[in-house]
Amino acid sequence: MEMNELQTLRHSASHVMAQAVKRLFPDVKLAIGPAIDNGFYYDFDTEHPFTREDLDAIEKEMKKIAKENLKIEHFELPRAEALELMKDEPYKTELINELPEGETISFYKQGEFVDLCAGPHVNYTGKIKAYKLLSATGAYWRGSEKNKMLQRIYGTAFPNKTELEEHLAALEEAKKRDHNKLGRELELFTTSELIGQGLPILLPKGARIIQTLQRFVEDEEQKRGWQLTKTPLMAKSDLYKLSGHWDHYKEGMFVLGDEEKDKEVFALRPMTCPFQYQAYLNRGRSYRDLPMRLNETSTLFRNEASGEMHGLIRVRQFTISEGHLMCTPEQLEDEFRGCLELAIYMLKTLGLYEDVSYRFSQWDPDDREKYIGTEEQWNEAQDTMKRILDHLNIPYVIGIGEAAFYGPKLDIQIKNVHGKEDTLITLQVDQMLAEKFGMEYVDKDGTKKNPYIIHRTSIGCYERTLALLIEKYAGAFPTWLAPVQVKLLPIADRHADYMAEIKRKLADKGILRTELDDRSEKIGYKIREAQLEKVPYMLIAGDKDIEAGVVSVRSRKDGDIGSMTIDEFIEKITEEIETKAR
RNA sequence: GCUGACGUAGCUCAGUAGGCAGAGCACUUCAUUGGUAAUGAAGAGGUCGGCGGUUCGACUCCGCUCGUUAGCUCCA
Repeated sequence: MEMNELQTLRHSASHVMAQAVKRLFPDVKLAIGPAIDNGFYYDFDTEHPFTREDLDAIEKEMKKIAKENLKIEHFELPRAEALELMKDEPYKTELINELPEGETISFYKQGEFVDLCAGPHVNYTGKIKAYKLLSATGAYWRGSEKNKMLQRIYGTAFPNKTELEEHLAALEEAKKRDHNKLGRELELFTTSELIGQGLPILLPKGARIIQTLQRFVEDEEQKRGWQLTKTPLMAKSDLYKLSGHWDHYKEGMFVLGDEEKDKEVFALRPMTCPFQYQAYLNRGRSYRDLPMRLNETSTLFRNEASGEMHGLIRVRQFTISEGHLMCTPEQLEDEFRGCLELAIYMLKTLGLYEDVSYRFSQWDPDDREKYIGTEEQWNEAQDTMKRILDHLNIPYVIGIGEAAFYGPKLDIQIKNVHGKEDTLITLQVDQMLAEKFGMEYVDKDGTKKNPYIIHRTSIGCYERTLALLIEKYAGAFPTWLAPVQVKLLPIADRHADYMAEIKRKLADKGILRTELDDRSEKIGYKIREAQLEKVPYMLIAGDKDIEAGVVSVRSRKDGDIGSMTIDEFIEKITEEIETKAR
């Protein structure tokens, strides 16, 4: 089925649902009900929050409506008649009043149910056969928290039962890959009510993965001419007042102290930019110093609203591969390309490259308080960035209102296992903060100029990246990333010494992430546990192996792959680690 | 922050006309020394998220609070 046919089907399903809701709960007022990526929803204004039992009842009523096989008819009305028809529907009335003069006002009708709607729709309600109502949640009218919260019902629909079943099965399958579930099961992280919301505790295995990533990133950045800084995690409010954070980002910051009482108020840093600018400002700079590339493995603190936190994906404290690059206008495009190439190299190495999309995040000129700078500055910054992106042939979508308060961004977006999109990596061209901070360089002709600044991450924030990797690999990490790469399993107690020796040999060759399971358990039991822990390799040895001077190798992926000498195994796994094979 | 749902042993979950808290796995001990996904037995483990209220009596009902979660809003 064509995508737009499916959209039509789902849109009609949302009407059938609304009709069912109206039959069961005649007092509800209708808001809007579009088709979305994987289904549809409809927003209702009612004092009654829908329960799962309500959804089941609504599904049953939908079945009746489908059985009645009502004809779905289109008609149009002049404004006055349209308003009369919808006089009991305040949200529809609001929508009609906003349609431009002279616009035809379009309706769809099925049986007793009439809805203001541009369509299109399927021709009979009988076409709505395979559907499922998934959840009921709150949602603000027109997406603004200033407006009333409505009750939204999400559902999905397909042309036939088989496709619906497949989709529902895929949703179940996705739950198993959820990083929040797997990450806790595999003991990568945990949380504590005493520590607080959005403050995950990385356990040894999770910390090991992040350490591996961090070493990889810092080494690669060094190779590409980046210089490491280590700047403070907090600063006086003065710094943030100058940067604009105090006026535009204050509710996102943890402020230490009381402005009324204390002489000095500090805040934990939500971004590294103003700190690294102080490094630039250490002395006078010349064009000969540029480009200056400063990177930092940077722990940040953001006071996210309490409802926003989610596993490792949205947290209040996180560590990001952040960096700022100061350069001349002539260098800007090459340097931007360099930053992007680094990010892409990281994504490809991690195996996430196929899963990302690009968003050119621009300001919203109708929401001026959110941003620093003038309209001219914004237009110039966005034009510069657009020129670069177009020149590099980056296939982006535009996100209005998604810019940072100080400038436009190229966001590299990724969807988690539930289809929810987040920013993994961001690159920004900034023309405003250099001026604010008095950052200058002396050009060839002796005049002082503000550098361009590129803000960028190369792998994004480690916690979020780890979350996406857990979901990508369902916890079965490539060997180079695996927190435990080899598990050593002696068959009986008397084989443990031999295994301990093997462990030392591995360590001598730099294979340090190994574990010896010398419990007095049967081999099948140890294998089962190692397999459930998703360890890439198990080395097994008993009398036969010791006599032959070998180990039996079992791979997580292929099972028993026979025996080899330890040197042969070291060669095999070392190559796998060095090439970062997936 | 807003609207819902949820919170019982380390984990996954049972436990409603308010009346002494349960299972499996994990853990500890003992026996078993076993060759590619679970050896057997015994034991220990819980202020039923926290605080208040109603009640002779609260895991159970009510309020507040903390946390998790589906979304909205916000965002790396």
